[in-house]
Amino acid sequence: MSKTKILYVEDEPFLGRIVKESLEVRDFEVRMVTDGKLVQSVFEELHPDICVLDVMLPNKDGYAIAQDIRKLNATIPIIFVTAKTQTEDLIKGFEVGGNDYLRKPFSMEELIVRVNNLLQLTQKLSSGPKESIAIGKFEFAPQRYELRKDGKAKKLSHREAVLLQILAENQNANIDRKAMLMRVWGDDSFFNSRNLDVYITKLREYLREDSSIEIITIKGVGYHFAVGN
Amino acid sequence: MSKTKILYVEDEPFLGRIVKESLEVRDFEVRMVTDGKLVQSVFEELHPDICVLDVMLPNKDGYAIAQDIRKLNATIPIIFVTAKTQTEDLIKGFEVGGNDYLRKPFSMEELIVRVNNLLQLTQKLSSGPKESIAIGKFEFAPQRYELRKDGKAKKLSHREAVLLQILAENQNANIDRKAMLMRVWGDDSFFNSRNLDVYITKLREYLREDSSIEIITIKGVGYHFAVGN
DNA sequence: TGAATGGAACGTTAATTAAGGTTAAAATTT
DNA sequence: AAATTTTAACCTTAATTAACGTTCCATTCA
Repeated sequence: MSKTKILYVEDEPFLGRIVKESLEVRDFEVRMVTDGKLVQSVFEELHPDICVLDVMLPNKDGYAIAQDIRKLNATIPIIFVTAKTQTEDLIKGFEVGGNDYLRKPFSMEELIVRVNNLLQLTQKLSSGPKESIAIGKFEFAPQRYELRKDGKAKKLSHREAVLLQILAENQNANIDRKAMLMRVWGDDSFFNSRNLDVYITKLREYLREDSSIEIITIKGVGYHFAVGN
Repeated sequence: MSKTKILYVEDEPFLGRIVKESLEVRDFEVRMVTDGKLVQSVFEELHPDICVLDVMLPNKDGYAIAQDIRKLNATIPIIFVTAKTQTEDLIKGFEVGGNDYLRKPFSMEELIVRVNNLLQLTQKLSSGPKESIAIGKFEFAPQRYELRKDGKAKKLSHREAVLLQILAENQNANIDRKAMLMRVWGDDSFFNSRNLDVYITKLREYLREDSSIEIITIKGVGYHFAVGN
């Protein structure tokens, strides 16, 4: 199995290096980003398993970054690491979608323990190995572009598969339309926006067999992939 | 919907009472246990949704209690609350199956935020039957944007659904108009205020089938969602 | 005191605008 | 050629804006 990937956003180079190296010693793959503006693109390229965010950054603060990340992925664990000790700051951290909040100075041991704890908590929900994702009565193998049900397998095209993966990763959560466009087509022009419509129609068609699944439109926002049981 | 149940183990009566009451104010159902030996039986009787454990207790310490609980339930969230500030103590807390560790003195706000965070994290993983809220003779499935009655389902739009959820969460209580505007539209400008009127009208229309339900205007304040039975 | 009056707050309905859905054909790619 | 992707035309629905109606309350003045 490949290493667990951590996206680490920190502008302080000295601290950043220590933390990065300490995590790497524990066999994590760490990608450190110092500029908040770059986080989105790195996130999309890396597909990390967990994010560790410093709050106070020059351009874009950690809270804003967390909100951006949440639009791309509703479930990935986010830990804030910050010198801000006020309870209000902590509350804000959880409000914007954070899952833990660690005050500086912290011990590396504590960070590692908390990272592992969150990974464990969320691993159970992400149904473990990403080989195949459960979608209601379907099973989706993203790397094979295959949607299975009752033994029958349907091959998906590239765009279909990427789009379905985004939905599958964010079951029962709101997904930002722009984020979807960016991830599938790389930009959100008018034509690609129509294009997204086309592919949503196709996926609805494929998923129609299971009535407990529904791609709900949220006008002006995006979609909500409702999956019952 | 029934309240979220917290099993709270604490031997210090003064602190215990404050914490218990603060949690109860937030609408949690709290069962406080002072003797570690009693935890198992209370746990089995109560079936709590989350456990908050003090570590230092006279007979049996919090770590041992956590291990007992883990034998009964592998996934229920456990938060330690303790005066022990050493990293080793924290590590031990996670080792025995804890999911968060809060050092005393802590703010109630922080405890509540962390409790809610864990509940949310584990709710997703247990993927349990996503709630549906009863509204008189209707049943409302917020995540499906669906309002059901006698088998018939009516699809709601995003705004309609969010608004109805606010009402449903506050049945038979006064709801502040401004708060509703902020939650649905994010601001309370004049136009959105007219907008709220429009959507209230729509919901009244949908809910007309059940005459025991009424959205009552409280001028200058907001609404009162009266639901009989 | 109490009926008239005016205005603020909310309700209703309809029109408009914006967003998205569907389908099919054209253009690519394989 | 077959499959996939993009473009395009047309359709449907949600959300907003607008116009006008109603209710309630406060103030005034007979």
